[in-house]
Amino acid sequence: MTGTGRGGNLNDERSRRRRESILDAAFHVFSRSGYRDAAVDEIADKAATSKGGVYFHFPTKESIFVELMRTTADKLVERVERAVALETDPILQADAALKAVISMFAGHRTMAKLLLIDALGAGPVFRQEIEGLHVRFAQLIQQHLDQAVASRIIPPIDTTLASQAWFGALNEIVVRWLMAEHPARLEEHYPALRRLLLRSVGVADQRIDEIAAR
Amino acid sequence: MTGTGRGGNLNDERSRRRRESILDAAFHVFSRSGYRDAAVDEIADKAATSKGGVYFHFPTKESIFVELMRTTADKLVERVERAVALETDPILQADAALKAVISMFAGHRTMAKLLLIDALGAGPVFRQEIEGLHVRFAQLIQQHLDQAVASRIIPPIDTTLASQAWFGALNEIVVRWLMAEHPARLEEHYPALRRLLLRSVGVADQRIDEIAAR
DNA sequence: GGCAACAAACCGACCGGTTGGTCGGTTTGT
DNA sequence: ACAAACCGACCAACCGGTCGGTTTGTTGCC
Repeated sequence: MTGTGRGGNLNDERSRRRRESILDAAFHVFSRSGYRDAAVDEIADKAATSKGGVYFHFPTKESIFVELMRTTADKLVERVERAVALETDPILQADAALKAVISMFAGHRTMAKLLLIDALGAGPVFRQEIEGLHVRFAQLIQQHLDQAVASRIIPPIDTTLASQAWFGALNEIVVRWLMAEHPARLEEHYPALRRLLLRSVGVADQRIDEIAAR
Repeated sequence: MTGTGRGGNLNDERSRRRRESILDAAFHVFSRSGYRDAAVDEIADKAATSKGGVYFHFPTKESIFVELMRTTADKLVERVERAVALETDPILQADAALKAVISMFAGHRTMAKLLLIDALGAGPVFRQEIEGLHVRFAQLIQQHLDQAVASRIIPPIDTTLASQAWFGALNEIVVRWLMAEHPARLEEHYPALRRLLLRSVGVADQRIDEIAAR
Protein backbone atom coordinates (compact mmCIF):
# COMPACT_ATOMS: atom_id res chain seq x y z
CA MET A 1 0.00 0.00 0.00
CA THR A 2 1.34 3.36 -0.94
CA GLY A 3 -0.26 5.20 1.93
CA THR A 4 -1.92 7.74 -0.34
CA GLY A 5 -4.76 5.33 -0.93
CA ARG A 6 -5.77 4.36 -4.43
CA GLY A 7 -4.58 5.68 -7.73
CA GLY A 8 -5.21 9.13 -9.09
CA ASN A 9 -4.72 11.12 -5.96
CA LEU A 10 -2.37 13.70 -7.32
CA ASN A 11 -4.19 13.65 -10.60
CA ASP A 12 -7.52 14.15 -8.95
CA GLU A 13 -6.18 17.25 -7.30
CA ARG A 14 -4.68 18.49 -10.52
CA SER A 15 -7.97 17.84 -12.30
CA ARG A 16 -9.94 19.73 -9.70
CA ARG A 17 -7.62 22.67 -10.00
CA ARG A 18 -7.78 22.77 -13.78
CA ARG A 19 -11.54 22.63 -13.63
CA GLU A 20 -11.54 25.49 -11.21
CA SER A 21 -9.17 27.56 -13.29
CA ILE A 22 -11.32 26.98 -16.37
CA LEU A 23 -14.38 28.13 -14.48
CA ASP A 24 -12.44 31.13 -13.31
CA ALA A 25 -11.34 32.03 -16.79
CA ALA A 26 -14.82 31.41 -18.13
CA PHE A 27 -16.22 33.75 -15.53
CA HIS A 28 -13.99 36.57 -16.67
CA VAL A 29 -14.52 35.99 -20.35
CA PHE A 30 -18.27 35.65 -19.97
CA SER A 31 -18.53 38.81 -17.92
CA ARG A 32 -16.60 40.77 -20.47
CA SER A 33 -18.14 39.49 -23.68
CA GLY A 34 -21.41 37.92 -22.67
CA TYR A 35 -22.20 34.30 -23.30
CA ARG A 36 -22.47 34.23 -27.05
CA ASP A 37 -19.50 36.36 -27.89
CA ALA A 38 -17.27 34.45 -25.53
CA ALA A 39 -15.27 31.95 -27.54
CA VAL A 40 -14.25 28.69 -25.99
CA ASP A 41 -10.76 29.26 -27.38
CA GLU A 42 -10.59 32.47 -25.43
CA ILE A 43 -11.54 30.71 -22.23
CA ALA A 44 -8.95 28.04 -22.95
CA ASP A 45 -6.26 30.66 -23.51
CA LYS A 46 -7.08 32.49 -20.33
CA ALA A 47 -7.00 29.22 -18.41
CA ALA A 48 -3.60 28.47 -19.92
CA THR A 49 -4.91 25.34 -21.59
CA SER A 50 -6.38 24.40 -24.95
CA LYS A 51 -9.84 23.94 -26.34
CA GLY A 52 -9.38 20.20 -26.11
CA GLY A 53 -8.44 20.62 -22.49
CA VAL A 54 -11.61 22.55 -21.81
CA TYR A 55 -13.72 19.93 -23.51
CA PHE A 56 -12.07 17.27 -21.45
CA HIS A 57 -13.53 18.81 -18.32
CA PHE A 58 -16.83 20.07 -19.65
CA PRO A 59 -19.13 18.49 -22.20
CA THR A 60 -20.36 21.75 -23.71
CA LYS A 61 -19.89 25.47 -23.50
CA GLU A 62 -23.36 25.72 -22.08
CA SER A 63 -22.51 23.45 -19.19
CA ILE A 64 -19.72 25.76 -18.14
CA PHE A 65 -22.05 28.69 -17.99
CA VAL A 66 -24.74 26.80 -16.15
CA GLU A 67 -22.32 25.57 -13.52
CA LEU A 68 -21.03 29.10 -13.12
CA MET A 69 -24.51 30.46 -12.62
CA ARG A 70 -25.55 27.75 -10.22
CA THR A 71 -22.60 28.08 -7.91
CA THR A 72 -22.76 31.85 -7.98
CA ALA A 73 -26.42 31.81 -7.15
CA ASP A 74 -25.78 29.29 -4.40
CA LYS A 75 -23.19 31.53 -2.82
CA LEU A 76 -25.58 34.44 -2.99
CA VAL A 77 -28.46 32.60 -1.41
CA GLU A 78 -26.25 31.12 1.26
CA ARG A 79 -24.94 34.51 2.21
CA VAL A 80 -28.38 36.00 2.37
CA GLU A 81 -29.62 33.16 4.54
CA ARG A 82 -26.74 33.64 6.90
CA ALA A 83 -27.53 37.32 7.22
CA VAL A 84 -31.18 36.57 7.81
CA ALA A 85 -30.41 34.05 10.54
CA LEU A 86 -28.97 36.82 12.70
CA GLU A 87 -32.40 38.40 13.09
CA THR A 88 -35.58 37.06 14.60
CA ASP A 89 -38.20 39.66 13.81
CA PRO A 90 -39.65 38.91 10.33
CA ILE A 91 -39.47 42.52 9.28
CA LEU A 92 -35.88 42.80 10.34
CA GLN A 93 -35.16 39.57 8.53
CA ALA A 94 -36.57 40.90 5.31
CA ASP A 95 -34.55 44.01 5.86
CA ALA A 96 -31.40 41.99 6.47
CA ALA A 97 -31.97 40.00 3.29
CA LEU A 98 -32.36 43.16 1.30
CA LYS A 99 -29.26 44.66 2.75
CA ALA A 100 -27.27 41.52 2.10
CA VAL A 101 -28.27 41.36 -1.53
CA ILE A 102 -27.52 45.00 -2.11
CA SER A 103 -24.13 44.94 -0.46
CA MET A 104 -23.14 41.78 -2.25
CA PHE A 105 -24.06 43.17 -5.65
CA ALA A 106 -22.39 46.45 -4.79
CA GLY A 107 -19.20 44.58 -3.99
CA HIS A 108 -19.23 42.36 -7.05
CA ARG A 109 -20.36 44.38 -10.00
CA THR A 110 -19.01 41.94 -12.53
CA MET A 111 -20.77 39.05 -10.92
CA ALA A 112 -24.00 40.97 -10.79
CA LYS A 113 -23.72 41.86 -14.43
CA LEU A 114 -23.16 38.25 -15.37
CA LEU A 115 -26.04 37.01 -13.31
CA LEU A 116 -28.61 39.70 -13.95
CA ILE A 117 -27.86 40.90 -17.44
CA ASP A 118 -25.63 38.70 -19.55
CA ALA A 119 -27.49 35.54 -18.68
CA LEU A 120 -30.59 37.01 -20.26
CA GLY A 121 -28.86 37.22 -23.58
CA ALA A 122 -27.65 33.68 -23.59
CA GLY A 123 -30.70 31.87 -24.84
CA PRO A 124 -33.71 30.01 -23.53
CA VAL A 125 -31.78 27.55 -21.38
CA PHE A 126 -30.33 30.33 -19.31
CA ARG A 127 -33.52 32.27 -19.19
CA GLN A 128 -34.94 29.30 -17.38
CA GLU A 129 -31.95 29.21 -15.07
CA ILE A 130 -32.49 32.88 -14.34
CA GLU A 131 -36.14 32.34 -13.74
CA GLY A 132 -35.21 29.74 -11.16
CA LEU A 133 -33.07 32.33 -9.47
CA HIS A 134 -35.89 34.83 -9.41
CA VAL A 135 -38.25 32.27 -7.98
CA ARG A 136 -35.73 31.26 -5.37
CA PHE A 137 -35.25 34.80 -4.17
CA ALA A 138 -38.88 35.67 -4.32
CA GLN A 139 -39.64 32.64 -2.16
CA LEU A 140 -37.00 33.70 0.30
CA ILE A 141 -38.71 37.03 0.63
CA GLN A 142 -42.13 35.47 0.71
CA GLN A 143 -41.28 33.26 3.67
CA HIS A 144 -40.62 36.26 5.82
CA LEU A 145 -43.59 38.18 4.55
CA ASP A 146 -45.78 35.18 5.34
CA GLN A 147 -44.41 35.04 8.85
CA ALA A 148 -44.99 38.74 9.26
CA VAL A 149 -48.57 38.27 8.19
CA ALA A 150 -49.04 35.26 10.45
CA SER A 151 -47.78 37.16 13.47
CA ARG A 152 -49.98 40.11 12.54
CA ILE A 153 -47.10 42.47 12.10
CA ILE A 154 -48.45 43.42 8.71
CA PRO A 155 -51.97 43.14 7.36
CA PRO A 156 -52.95 40.11 5.26
CA ILE A 157 -51.80 40.58 1.68
CA ASP A 158 -51.02 38.57 -1.41
CA THR A 159 -47.49 37.70 -0.37
CA THR A 160 -46.67 35.92 -3.60
CA LEU A 161 -47.32 39.01 -5.58
CA ALA A 162 -45.67 41.21 -3.00
CA SER A 163 -42.48 39.20 -2.97
CA GLN A 164 -42.34 39.22 -6.75
CA ALA A 165 -42.84 42.95 -6.73
CA TRP A 166 -40.13 43.40 -4.11
CA PHE A 167 -37.72 41.39 -6.12
CA GLY A 168 -38.66 43.23 -9.29
CA ALA A 169 -38.15 46.59 -7.67
CA LEU A 170 -34.82 45.59 -6.21
CA ASN A 171 -33.74 44.06 -9.49
CA GLU A 172 -34.59 47.18 -11.42
CA ILE A 173 -32.64 49.40 -9.08
CA VAL A 174 -29.61 47.15 -9.26
CA VAL A 175 -29.76 46.78 -13.03
CA ARG A 176 -30.06 50.53 -13.45
CA TRP A 177 -27.01 50.89 -11.30
CA LEU A 178 -25.18 48.27 -13.34
CA MET A 179 -25.96 49.99 -16.59
CA ALA A 180 -25.08 53.47 -15.43
CA GLU A 181 -21.92 55.00 -16.80
CA HIS A 182 -20.84 56.63 -13.57
CA PRO A 183 -22.88 54.92 -10.94
CA ALA A 184 -23.30 56.31 -7.48
CA ARG A 185 -22.81 53.94 -4.60
CA LEU A 186 -25.57 51.39 -4.68
CA GLU A 187 -25.97 51.48 -0.93
CA GLU A 188 -27.06 55.10 -1.08
CA HIS A 189 -30.42 54.04 -2.39
CA TYR A 190 -30.93 51.57 0.35
CA PRO A 191 -32.78 53.61 2.99
CA ALA A 192 -35.28 55.01 0.53
CA LEU A 193 -35.82 51.61 -1.03
CA ARG A 194 -36.36 50.00 2.35
CA ARG A 195 -38.94 52.55 3.31
CA LEU A 196 -40.69 52.11 0.00
CA LEU A 197 -40.82 48.34 0.23
CA LEU A 198 -41.86 48.18 3.83
CA ARG A 199 -44.57 50.74 3.24
CA SER A 200 -45.81 48.71 0.31
CA VAL A 201 -46.74 45.81 2.56
CA GLY A 202 -48.34 47.98 5.16
CA VAL A 203 -45.63 48.47 7.75
CA ALA A 204 -46.44 51.63 9.66
CA ASP A 205 -44.16 54.62 9.12
CA GLN A 206 -43.45 54.73 12.82
CA ARG A 207 -42.11 51.19 12.75
CA ILE A 208 -39.97 51.98 9.73
CA ASP A 209 -38.48 54.93 11.56
CA GLU A 210 -37.58 52.65 14.43
CA ILE A 211 -35.81 50.27 12.11
CA ALA A 212 -34.02 53.07 10.34
CA ALA A 213 -32.86 54.51 13.65
CA ARG A 214 -31.27 51.30 14.84
CA MET B 1 -50.36 66.83 -65.37
CA THR B 2 -51.39 63.35 -64.53
CA GLY B 3 -53.27 64.37 -61.42
CA THR B 4 -51.39 61.89 -59.27
CA GLY B 5 -48.53 64.34 -58.79
CA ARG B 6 -44.99 63.44 -59.58
CA GLY B 7 -43.33 60.17 -60.34
CA GLY B 8 -43.14 57.00 -58.36
CA ASN B 9 -46.56 57.17 -56.83
CA LEU B 10 -47.52 53.56 -57.33
CA ASN B 11 -44.03 52.42 -56.58
CA ASP B 12 -43.86 54.46 -53.43
CA GLU B 13 -46.96 52.73 -52.21
CA ARG B 14 -45.63 49.31 -53.13
CA SER B 15 -42.38 50.08 -51.39
CA ARG B 16 -44.15 51.20 -48.27
CA ARG B 17 -46.17 48.03 -48.23
CA ARG B 18 -43.17 45.78 -48.73
CA ARG B 19 -41.35 47.53 -45.94
CA GLU B 20 -44.33 47.03 -43.73
CA SER B 21 -44.65 43.39 -44.59
CA ILE B 22 -40.96 42.83 -43.88
CA LEU B 23 -41.36 44.48 -40.50
CA ASP B 24 -44.36 42.30 -39.90
CA ALA B 25 -42.52 39.14 -40.79
CA ALA B 26 -39.51 40.22 -38.75
CA PHE B 27 -41.75 40.78 -35.78
CA HIS B 28 -43.03 37.24 -35.91
CA VAL B 29 -39.67 35.66 -36.52
CA PHE B 30 -37.99 37.71 -33.82
CA SER B 31 -40.68 36.88 -31.29
CA ARG B 32 -40.35 33.21 -32.00
CA SER B 33 -36.59 32.82 -32.19
CA GLY B 34 -35.20 35.89 -30.50
CA TYR B 35 -32.94 38.30 -32.27
CA ARG B 36 -29.82 36.24 -32.74
CA ASP B 37 -31.43 33.04 -33.81
CA ALA B 38 -33.64 34.81 -36.29
CA ALA B 39 -32.09 34.47 -39.74
CA VAL B 40 -32.63 37.19 -42.28
CA ASP B 41 -33.44 34.50 -44.81
CA GLU B 42 -36.27 33.39 -42.59
CA ILE B 43 -37.66 36.89 -42.42
CA ALA B 44 -37.36 37.18 -46.16
CA ASP B 45 -39.25 33.93 -46.68
CA LYS B 46 -42.03 34.93 -44.36
CA ALA B 47 -42.34 38.27 -46.10
CA ALA B 48 -42.52 36.44 -49.44
CA THR B 49 -39.42 38.11 -50.68
CA SER B 50 -35.69 37.41 -50.74
CA LYS B 51 -32.70 38.37 -48.66
CA GLY B 52 -31.73 40.89 -51.31
CA GLY B 53 -35.20 42.34 -51.11
CA VAL B 54 -34.90 42.77 -47.37
CA TYR B 55 -31.53 44.43 -47.70
CA PHE B 56 -32.96 46.79 -50.26
CA HIS B 57 -35.29 48.21 -47.64
CA PHE B 58 -33.09 47.94 -44.58
CA PRO B 59 -29.35 48.48 -44.26
CA THR B 60 -28.80 45.85 -41.56
CA LYS B 61 -30.60 43.24 -39.56
CA GLU B 62 -30.08 45.40 -36.53
CA SER B 63 -31.91 48.32 -38.09
CA ILE B 64 -34.99 46.17 -38.56
CA PHE B 65 -35.08 45.27 -34.95
CA VAL B 66 -34.47 48.80 -33.76
CA GLU B 67 -37.26 50.17 -35.90
CA LEU B 68 -39.54 47.46 -34.62
CA MET B 69 -38.75 48.29 -31.02
CA ARG B 70 -39.05 52.02 -31.49
CA THR B 71 -42.43 51.96 -33.14
CA THR B 72 -43.78 49.42 -30.70
CA ALA B 73 -42.59 51.47 -27.76
CA ASP B 74 -44.06 54.58 -29.33
CA LYS B 75 -47.44 52.94 -29.64
CA LEU B 76 -47.27 51.83 -26.05
CA VAL B 77 -46.33 55.23 -24.68
CA GLU B 78 -48.89 56.95 -26.81
CA ARG B 79 -51.62 54.69 -25.57
CA VAL B 80 -50.62 55.18 -21.98
CA GLU B 81 -50.56 58.92 -22.38
CA ARG B 82 -54.01 58.86 -23.88
CA ALA B 83 -55.31 56.86 -20.93
CA VAL B 84 -53.66 59.22 -18.49
CA ALA B 85 -55.15 62.27 -20.14
CA LEU B 86 -58.63 61.11 -19.15
CA GLU B 87 -57.88 61.66 -15.49
CA THR B 88 -56.93 64.77 -13.56
CA ASP B 89 -56.01 63.54 -10.12
CA PRO B 90 -52.32 62.52 -10.08
CA ILE B 91 -53.03 59.31 -8.20
CA LEU B 92 -55.74 58.34 -10.60
CA GLN B 93 -53.42 59.20 -13.47
CA ALA B 94 -50.76 56.86 -12.16
CA ASP B 95 -53.42 54.25 -11.73
CA ALA B 96 -54.65 54.75 -15.27
CA ALA B 97 -51.13 54.42 -16.63
CA LEU B 98 -50.65 51.19 -14.76
CA LYS B 99 -53.92 49.81 -15.96
CA ALA B 100 -53.16 50.78 -19.54
CA VAL B 101 -49.80 49.05 -19.52
CA ILE B 102 -51.18 45.92 -17.99
CA SER B 103 -54.11 45.62 -20.32
CA MET B 104 -51.95 46.29 -23.34
CA PHE B 105 -49.44 43.62 -22.39
CA ALA B 106 -52.22 41.24 -21.54
CA GLY B 107 -53.68 41.71 -24.98
CA HIS B 108 -50.41 41.39 -26.85
CA ARG B 109 -48.35 38.69 -25.29
CA THR B 110 -46.05 38.29 -28.25
CA MET B 111 -45.31 41.96 -28.36
CA ALA B 112 -44.58 42.02 -24.67
CA LYS B 113 -42.24 39.11 -25.01
CA LEU B 114 -40.36 40.79 -27.79
CA LEU B 115 -40.05 44.06 -25.95
CA LEU B 116 -39.36 42.84 -22.44
CA ILE B 117 -37.49 39.60 -22.93
CA ASP B 118 -36.07 38.98 -26.36
CA ALA B 119 -34.60 42.41 -26.69
CA LEU B 120 -32.42 41.71 -23.70
CA GLY B 121 -30.76 38.88 -25.50
CA ALA B 122 -29.96 40.82 -28.58
CA GLY B 123 -26.75 42.51 -27.61
CA PRO B 124 -25.50 45.80 -26.22
CA VAL B 125 -27.16 48.00 -28.83
CA PHE B 126 -30.57 46.78 -27.85
CA ARG B 127 -29.85 46.80 -24.20
CA GLN B 128 -29.43 50.53 -24.64
CA GLU B 129 -32.65 50.72 -26.57
CA ILE B 130 -34.40 48.85 -23.77
CA GLU B 131 -32.85 51.05 -21.18
CA GLY B 132 -34.29 54.01 -23.03
CA LEU B 133 -37.68 52.38 -22.78
CA HIS B 134 -37.32 51.84 -19.06
CA VAL B 135 -36.24 55.42 -18.54
CA ARG B 136 -39.12 56.66 -20.64
CA PHE B 137 -41.67 54.77 -18.62
CA ALA B 138 -40.10 55.54 -15.31
CA GLN B 139 -40.20 59.23 -16.19
CA LEU B 140 -43.83 58.93 -17.13
CA ILE B 141 -44.55 57.55 -13.72
CA GLN B 142 -42.29 60.02 -12.02
CA GLN B 143 -44.13 62.99 -13.49
CA HIS B 144 -47.30 61.97 -11.76
CA LEU B 145 -45.60 61.07 -8.53
CA ASP B 146 -43.94 64.48 -8.53
CA GLN B 147 -47.28 66.14 -9.03
CA ALA B 148 -48.76 64.09 -6.24
CA VAL B 149 -45.96 65.20 -3.96
CA ALA B 150 -46.28 68.82 -5.03
CA SER B 151 -49.99 68.87 -4.29
CA ARG B 152 -49.35 67.16 -0.96
CA ILE B 153 -51.40 64.13 -1.81
CA ILE B 154 -48.48 61.94 -0.82
CA PRO B 155 -45.55 62.72 1.47
CA PRO B 156 -42.24 63.89 -0.01
CA ILE B 157 -40.21 60.94 -1.27
CA ASP B 158 -37.43 60.12 -3.68
CA THR B 159 -39.67 59.95 -6.73
CA THR B 160 -36.87 58.86 -9.04
CA LEU B 161 -36.25 55.79 -7.02
CA ALA B 162 -39.93 55.20 -6.48
CA SER B 163 -40.74 55.35 -10.16
CA GLN B 164 -37.92 52.95 -10.95
CA ALA B 165 -39.16 50.60 -8.29
CA TRP B 166 -42.69 50.81 -9.61
CA PHE B 167 -41.54 50.01 -13.07
CA GLY B 168 -39.37 47.19 -11.81
CA ALA B 169 -42.20 45.67 -9.85
CA LEU B 170 -44.59 45.92 -12.75
CA ASN B 171 -41.99 44.54 -15.11
CA GLU B 172 -41.33 41.56 -12.91
CA ILE B 173 -44.98 40.69 -12.62
CA VAL B 174 -45.45 40.92 -16.36
CA VAL B 175 -42.33 38.93 -17.16
CA ARG B 176 -43.34 36.24 -14.72
CA TRP B 177 -46.65 36.06 -16.46
CA LEU B 178 -44.95 35.88 -19.83
CA MET B 179 -42.75 33.03 -18.77
CA ALA B 180 -45.46 31.02 -17.12
CA GLU B 181 -46.60 27.87 -18.86
CA HIS B 182 -50.27 28.30 -18.12
CA PRO B 183 -50.61 31.89 -17.11
CA ALA B 184 -53.64 33.22 -15.32
CA ARG B 185 -55.15 36.41 -16.62
CA LEU B 186 -52.69 39.21 -16.05
CA GLU B 187 -55.42 41.58 -15.01
CA GLU B 188 -56.20 39.47 -12.00
CA HIS B 189 -53.11 40.73 -10.28
CA TYR B 190 -53.98 44.30 -10.89
CA PRO B 191 -55.91 45.24 -7.74
CA ALA B 192 -53.31 43.78 -5.42
CA LEU B 193 -50.50 45.37 -7.35
CA ARG B 194 -52.19 48.74 -7.29
CA ARG B 195 -52.67 48.60 -3.56
CA LEU B 196 -49.06 47.59 -3.10
CA LEU B 197 -47.67 50.36 -5.25
CA LEU B 198 -49.87 53.08 -3.89
CA ARG B 199 -49.07 52.04 -0.35
CA SER B 200 -45.40 52.15 -1.18
CA VAL B 201 -45.51 55.87 -1.83
CA GLY B 202 -47.61 56.59 1.22
CA VAL B 203 -51.12 56.77 -0.10
CA ALA B 204 -53.47 56.09 2.79
CA ASP B 205 -55.37 52.82 2.77
CA GLN B 206 -58.62 54.70 2.95
CA ARG B 207 -57.83 56.55 -0.22
CA ILE B 208 -56.87 53.32 -1.94
CA ASP B 209 -60.20 51.82 -0.96
CA GLU B 210 -61.95 54.78 -2.52
CA ILE B 211 -60.10 54.29 -5.76
CA ALA B 212 -60.74 50.57 -5.75
CA ALA B 213 -64.44 51.17 -5.19
CA ARG B 214 -64.87 53.43 -8.17
C1' DG C 1 -51.03 52.97 -78.87
C1' DG C 2 -46.43 51.58 -78.93
C1' DC C 3 -41.61 51.98 -77.92
C1' DA C 4 -37.23 53.19 -76.04
C1' DA C 5 -34.79 54.67 -71.99
C1' DC C 6 -34.43 54.75 -67.36
C1' DA C 7 -34.81 53.70 -62.53
C1' DA C 8 -36.67 51.40 -58.66
C1' DA C 9 -37.43 46.97 -56.81
C1' DC C 10 -36.07 42.48 -56.41
C1' DC C 11 -33.52 38.05 -56.69
C1' DG C 12 -30.36 34.43 -54.98
C1' DA C 13 -25.73 32.54 -55.56
C1' DC C 14 -21.81 33.48 -53.27
C1' DC C 15 -18.22 35.19 -49.95
C1' DG C 16 -15.85 35.61 -45.59
C1' DG C 17 -15.58 35.09 -41.02
C1' DT C 18 -16.83 32.79 -36.96
C1' DT C 19 -17.04 28.99 -33.72
C1' DG C 20 -18.73 24.82 -31.19
C1' DG C 21 -17.27 20.53 -31.12
C1' DT C 22 -14.23 16.26 -32.63
C1' DC C 23 -10.43 13.20 -32.80
C1' DG C 24 -5.99 11.09 -33.43
C1' DG C 25 -2.07 11.62 -31.32
C1' DT C 26 1.19 13.11 -27.40
C1' DT C 27 2.59 14.00 -22.69
C1' DT C 28 2.42 13.15 -17.76
C1' DG C 29 1.81 10.63 -13.75
C1' DT C 30 1.11 5.86 -11.29
C1' DA D 1 2.09 -0.90 -19.20
C1' DC D 2 -1.73 1.77 -18.58
C1' DA D 3 -4.81 5.55 -18.17
C1' DA D 4 -5.89 10.17 -17.25
C1' DA D 5 -4.97 14.63 -18.97
C1' DC D 6 -4.05 17.45 -22.60
C1' DC D 7 -3.18 19.37 -27.26
C1' DG D 8 -4.46 21.78 -31.59
C1' DA D 9 -5.48 21.00 -36.44
C1' DC D 10 -9.55 20.28 -38.54
C1' DC D 11 -14.55 19.93 -39.70
C1' DA D 12 -19.16 21.44 -40.68
C1' DA D 13 -22.65 24.47 -40.12
C1' DC D 14 -24.26 28.92 -39.94
C1' DC D 15 -25.29 33.55 -41.34
C1' DG D 16 -24.88 38.57 -42.29
C1' DG D 17 -24.05 41.04 -45.98
C1' DT D 18 -22.72 41.83 -51.15
C1' DC D 19 -23.27 42.14 -55.97
C1' DG D 20 -24.16 41.29 -60.78
C1' DG D 21 -27.96 40.51 -63.09
C1' DT D 22 -33.20 40.36 -63.93
C1' DT D 23 -37.92 41.95 -63.59
C1' DT D 24 -41.36 45.50 -63.07
C1' DG D 25 -43.09 49.90 -63.42
C1' DT D 26 -42.72 54.93 -65.17
C1' DT D 27 -41.89 58.62 -68.23
C1' DG D 28 -41.15 61.02 -72.49
C1' DC D 29 -41.56 60.83 -77.23
C1' DC D 30 -43.29 59.69 -81.71
